[in-house]
Amino acid sequence: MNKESIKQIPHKTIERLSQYRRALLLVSAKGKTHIFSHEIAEIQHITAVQVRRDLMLIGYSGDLRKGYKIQALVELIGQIIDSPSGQKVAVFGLGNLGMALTHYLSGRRENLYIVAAFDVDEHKIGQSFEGVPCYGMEKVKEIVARENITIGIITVPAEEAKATKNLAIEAGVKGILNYTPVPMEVPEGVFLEEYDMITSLEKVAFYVKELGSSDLENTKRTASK
Amino acid sequence: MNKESIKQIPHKTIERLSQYRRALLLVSAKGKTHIFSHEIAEIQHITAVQVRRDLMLIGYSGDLRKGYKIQALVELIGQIIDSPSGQKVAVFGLGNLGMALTHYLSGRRENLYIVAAFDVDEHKIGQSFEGVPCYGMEKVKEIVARENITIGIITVPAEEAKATKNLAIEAGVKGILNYTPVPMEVPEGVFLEEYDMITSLEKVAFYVKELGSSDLENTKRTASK
DNA sequence: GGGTGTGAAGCCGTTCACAGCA
DNA sequence: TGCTGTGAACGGCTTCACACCC
Repeated sequence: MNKESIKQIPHKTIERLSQYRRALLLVSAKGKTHIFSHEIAEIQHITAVQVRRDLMLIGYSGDLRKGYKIQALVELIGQIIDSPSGQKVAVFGLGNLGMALTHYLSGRRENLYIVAAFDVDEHKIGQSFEGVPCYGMEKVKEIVARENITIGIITVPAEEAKATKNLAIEAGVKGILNYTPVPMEVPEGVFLEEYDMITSLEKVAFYVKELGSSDLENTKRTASK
Repeated sequence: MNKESIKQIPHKTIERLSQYRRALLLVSAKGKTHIFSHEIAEIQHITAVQVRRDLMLIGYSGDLRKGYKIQALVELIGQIIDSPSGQKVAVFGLGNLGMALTHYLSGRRENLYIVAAFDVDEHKIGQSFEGVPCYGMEKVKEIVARENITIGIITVPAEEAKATKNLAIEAGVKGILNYTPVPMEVPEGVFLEEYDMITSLEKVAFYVKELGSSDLENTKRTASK
């Protein structure tokens, strides 16, 4: 599992590794030390082959008798997806969604720290939420640089989306998680991940309609992409 | 564009149609009546071929001179993805995320109506948020049936995820949007869409790390999937 | 027998390349 | 010339099928 081969890991596998790890930590907490591919598969509602494929890609070998060693696997996944020193995250836009994310993510992930939030609301600026201080937008450059923030989660209103993204990137952010319905573009060297809740909801609505009007088999989609 | 051919439309295309429609409504509001595939592509940051493919799949033909007629295209997309009489949605779990979604979605989409929220918090039950009444969990069956709710958005804590999903489906919900980190399984005839924010964030973190340690070109991923 | 590991095949969605048209 | 529409090639991911091993 050298530098080069890590880069070859498909996006989808990276996503599943993140999920495997959390699942493994849960079963590990119950005292289990080993696990079979089909057990992981069952938890994730995917196939055992898929699990073995993913583990093959990260170069982990299981034991034929007992399956995979949970502890070692968790550590290996960590070596692949975590940064050794962790990464800092800022939330841009402390509306309901920004607040939800702050609440949901802060203090939970070992290696990802939400260290700042930015908003335009005078009532929020200067306050702390879940231990995360909120600053005005004019402080972005200063705080991002000082804290060495590498990831920005954007939850501002659509009208502000593009400007906020530009501000974040100019300040030095290298990864953008865009929860705005506005499609973005980023310069080379910056990673962009987008998720649009309205699209998801409309998609569910579409398939509910279609399922209702026929005997089309059920389908499962997991997103994150 | 008959019944059967609609079902063949790929998931990804359905997602993009939802996005095209919103983009088209925006440019339409500016007085534009026609649009070229490359213009749509530019807004969405995708390729013009992709746009034409999607429109080909829904059987819409443009004009070689002027491109696509915006009004007609919006209507066609509506015919495909909307239910004629609309669909009703309930939010399960009125925490920050549930509140954000309620706020974000209520009254916005023409054909999707958030008509109820469910929570266990005594302080929220009986209240209305954004005009959406909040009920206790024991009312799920009654309200879903009475209001004919077909879609459930699940934002409860992980521990409650599975039970809430089962409750919703037993009550008659036909589509689940799962924002819980717990992978779900649904019976045939129910559509499931899942999105896990932690996975997305860890994925961004991973690629930021990788980009930082090399000259790997930037990548764009859009999710909903 | 019941696991793992993996080449090969299959599937799905995107992109290429180009024909056709005003 | 500049656009649309589309067969064909391509690429990425998943699944099949099976070798191998305790």
